[in-house]
Amino acid sequence: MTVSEKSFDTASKTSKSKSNTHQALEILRNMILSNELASGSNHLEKELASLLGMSRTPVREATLILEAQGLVEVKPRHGVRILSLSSKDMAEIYEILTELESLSAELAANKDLPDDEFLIAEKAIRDMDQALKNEDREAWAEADEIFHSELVRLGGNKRIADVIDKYNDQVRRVRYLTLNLRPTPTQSNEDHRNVLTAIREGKATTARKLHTAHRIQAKTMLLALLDKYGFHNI
Amino acid sequence: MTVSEKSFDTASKTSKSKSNTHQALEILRNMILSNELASGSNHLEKELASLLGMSRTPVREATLILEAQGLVEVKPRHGVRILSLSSKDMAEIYEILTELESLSAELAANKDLPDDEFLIAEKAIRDMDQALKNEDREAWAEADEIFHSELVRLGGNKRIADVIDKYNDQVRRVRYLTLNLRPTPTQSNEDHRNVLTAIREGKATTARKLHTAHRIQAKTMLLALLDKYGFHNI
DNA sequence: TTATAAAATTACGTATACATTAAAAAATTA
DNA sequence: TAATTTTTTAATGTATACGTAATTTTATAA
Repeated sequence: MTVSEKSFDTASKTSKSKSNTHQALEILRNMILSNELASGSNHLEKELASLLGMSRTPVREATLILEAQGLVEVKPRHGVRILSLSSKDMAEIYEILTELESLSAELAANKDLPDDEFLIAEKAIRDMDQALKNEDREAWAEADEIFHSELVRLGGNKRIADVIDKYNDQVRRVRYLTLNLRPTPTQSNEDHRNVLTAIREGKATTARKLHTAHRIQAKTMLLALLDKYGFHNI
Repeated sequence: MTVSEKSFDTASKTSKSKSNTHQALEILRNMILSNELASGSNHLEKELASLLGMSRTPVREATLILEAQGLVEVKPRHGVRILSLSSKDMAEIYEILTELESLSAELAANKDLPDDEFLIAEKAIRDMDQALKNEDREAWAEADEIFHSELVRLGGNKRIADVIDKYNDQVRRVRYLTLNLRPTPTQSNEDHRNVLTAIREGKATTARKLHTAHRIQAKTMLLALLDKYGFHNI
């Protein structure tokens, strides 16, 4: 590794230099999630290759992986299409997230976990409180995501985490867009606290029901917002 | 297209000629599900390329997609490893299948579906009865799979179907292996009938609970079999 | 022999060449 | 003009070449 490569590598992210394919995957994924590559837009392989400064081969491989992950659709001669989501798509995804997170809450409650397993979730709750006080919605959203992913981690099923990560990727854009349109998430903080308490107390059914209610509420709110602001494909 | 190519194409499957990448994907997937490519085995790109009669490029693309689908792991310089499953993996997967199929049963029950929507599921139930009489377990398994996928279809959430298809692919091998080791699935047929009745009558909670119980029973039985016969990685 | 170092091998990652064929543009005809 | 055909363009799918680096083999030293 040359010095310049090394410094670039350090500057970027991890210390191990990944293949161009995996770099392309990571960069494109980030550009999609941040809407730098707008949903609904099409991009030819050549365009992406020159954007990323590499040949078509690794770009092509990255787009095939992104397609398998549900973020794009590869349409020969029309380029790679960044997938957009309808309200129906959102509803489908939220149905899955609700179900698998709620199951995770139940599983976690049945485990009699030691106190130190809850540290991150508790911090996330505190951060959400603080973020509400500061009226900092980005900080709130970040802590909210940490709380939800902790819930899944505590459930202990890695594949549930995989599925949820995949669908969270697909809706992150939408969630971000509505972050400042939605009402203050005061109730959410209360909900989270109650779910975590139920888990700590081993009340599996309660934990599950509380979390399901929490998620259904979030879904209803989001779909109403999309409708209200006329976002039909996002 | 030459005459020989055309006849090969006709003989093979669909009439539209797919790309080599997608052919490779389909063939490799089938070879994995049927255990022709044994779980745990490793295969170099070159080997697969000559097996499939194409260059490394489309084979490589296919393996990257298979990796994203969770069937293989690409390990540079060690080849593509066909993933095997531990009991823990099986338990994780069954947890997801149980949850999402049960949710589908609930959703279907809430839909007040017309009678003709149940034709395929009903036929599957009859076929399972017949297969039991004939002591034909392969026929039973086929009808069983149709019933389960119908349940998900009736629920109406396409993404649930995607997730379930993905994990069914991963456990199909195991299910097939234990097909003739398990007790006669008499109770299963009864369970299916009850779930379908509950759905038709709009009893969502009942449908859900019945199906969950059915699935948990199947999971317990399968894990016990794996343990009894010493299948720790399959 | 066992451990280490040097050399050889080879699988992979990537760029590139090129045939194919869909799409677009131009030309022709009605 | 509108419809059809022909020509051109260019995006893709695939094979191949080749540098790189991991692995294996061989050689050397302890």
